[in-house]
Amino acid sequence: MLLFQEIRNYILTLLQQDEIATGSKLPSERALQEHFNSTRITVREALIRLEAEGLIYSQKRKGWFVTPHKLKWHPATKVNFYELAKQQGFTAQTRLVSVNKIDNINFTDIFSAQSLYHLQRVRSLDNRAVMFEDIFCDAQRFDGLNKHSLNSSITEIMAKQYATNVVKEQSIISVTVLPDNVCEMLEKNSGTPCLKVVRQRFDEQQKLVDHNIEYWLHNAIEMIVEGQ
Amino acid sequence: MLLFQEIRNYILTLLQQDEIATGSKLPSERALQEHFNSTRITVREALIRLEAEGLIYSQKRKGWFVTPHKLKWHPATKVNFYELAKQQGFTAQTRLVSVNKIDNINFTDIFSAQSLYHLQRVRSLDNRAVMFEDIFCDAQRFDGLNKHSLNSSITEIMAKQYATNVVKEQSIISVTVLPDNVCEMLEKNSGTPCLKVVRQRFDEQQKLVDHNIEYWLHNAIEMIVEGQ
DNA sequence: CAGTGGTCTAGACCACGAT
DNA sequence: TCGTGGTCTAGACCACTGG
Repeated sequence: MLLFQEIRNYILTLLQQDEIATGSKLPSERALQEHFNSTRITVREALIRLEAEGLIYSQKRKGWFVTPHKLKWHPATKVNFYELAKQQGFTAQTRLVSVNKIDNINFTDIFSAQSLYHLQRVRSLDNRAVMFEDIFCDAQRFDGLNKHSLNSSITEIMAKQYATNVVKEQSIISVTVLPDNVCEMLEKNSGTPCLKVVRQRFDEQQKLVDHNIEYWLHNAIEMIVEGQ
Repeated sequence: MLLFQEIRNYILTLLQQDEIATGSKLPSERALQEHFNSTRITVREALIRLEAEGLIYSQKRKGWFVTPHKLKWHPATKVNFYELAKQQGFTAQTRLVSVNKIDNINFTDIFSAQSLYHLQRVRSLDNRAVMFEDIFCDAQRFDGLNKHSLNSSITEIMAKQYATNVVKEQSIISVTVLPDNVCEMLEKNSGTPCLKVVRQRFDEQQKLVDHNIEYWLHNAIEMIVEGQ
């Protein structure tokens, strides 16, 4: 058995024997190195592997921690993030990072709008930042959106304040790593794997309501898709 | 800028300038090391990063290659793998690895069956193995399944030979790494990231038809989910 | 057989976090 | 200030691939 695999298995038994509670810190890299009479490179090999498996995660320069349960998420249904989190025993938070009005240059092919609102938000579960999103929508159509409280459901604001109902959506889901600016927001190391979701939502007239890009930590989420 | 980031960017420009065709080999690690007057560890840091981003992939002891286009896949619709691949310009293959009749011990909670068929298959796009799947179904219900050609659509065989139609399905999708036995099948290194899909399909009587576990190379697939 | 990738050692320096 | 994680050097051995 390879050395880094042995170290991986050793840490795994620590997790399984509940010697390290969910969310708490692993022994330091140098402590593990000493325990196995090895080097930090090899220890990190094992840690990075466990991170890829989704069992542990690192927080920039703070250490390695045990991954909490994953949020089960249904991308194809109109679910409220808070509702969903609550049902599964999490406390959810949303933090608005920025709101800007921008010229529509990037999405001219899909938005006919002249200018767009661009929101950035971070979502957390039990105070752990797990998702970053960019939201784009027509600034004329949703004029004054920036005056509403954007820390909760945008869908609700669009429905109640702008009589806009989403009736259809399409999500494109892929696996990649967090862009560096997102890493900073989520306090993650550059290179952290993630699930990228590009979602477009449409109203009754088949008109594009918003265009969102979500980056989910890969070990914080599990998607459930029902078909037929 | 960090050294491994510079190496990453350098390789990226090679890809973007089409100096390396899709599917072909990158310069060797030692060549890159020399080019940057660095060490293999640092070069591998850059390569592993690009792999996590989905832009390149490694084949065990053969080298690093440029990732082809991703297959766009709709997990919530009854699509035929071959059809889908063909539409997108790929040639698809399916290889049956094994068929076994086993006692139902692992799935007693979901299958009422005494014994199960267990199939293992590998699916490829343009001769690149991109997916491994375990399929479980009731051995009494599909008695003699092993006598059919299992290199094509199981759904079709169930419909035509056993009058069984799938009307509902649920998929649970998560990001993890390939189990080691799957790595061997797909000729990948241990630790390769993947998309894991656990799918259950049901007939008109809401009875479970089959239970599948699919492992997709994360850089070979992009999922599209439509909602509402 | 030469060259490659996979694994590993034994150090080092720095920026940042905790205290 | 001390310990931590993030990055990096300069080697090494082995198993395997491809010619």
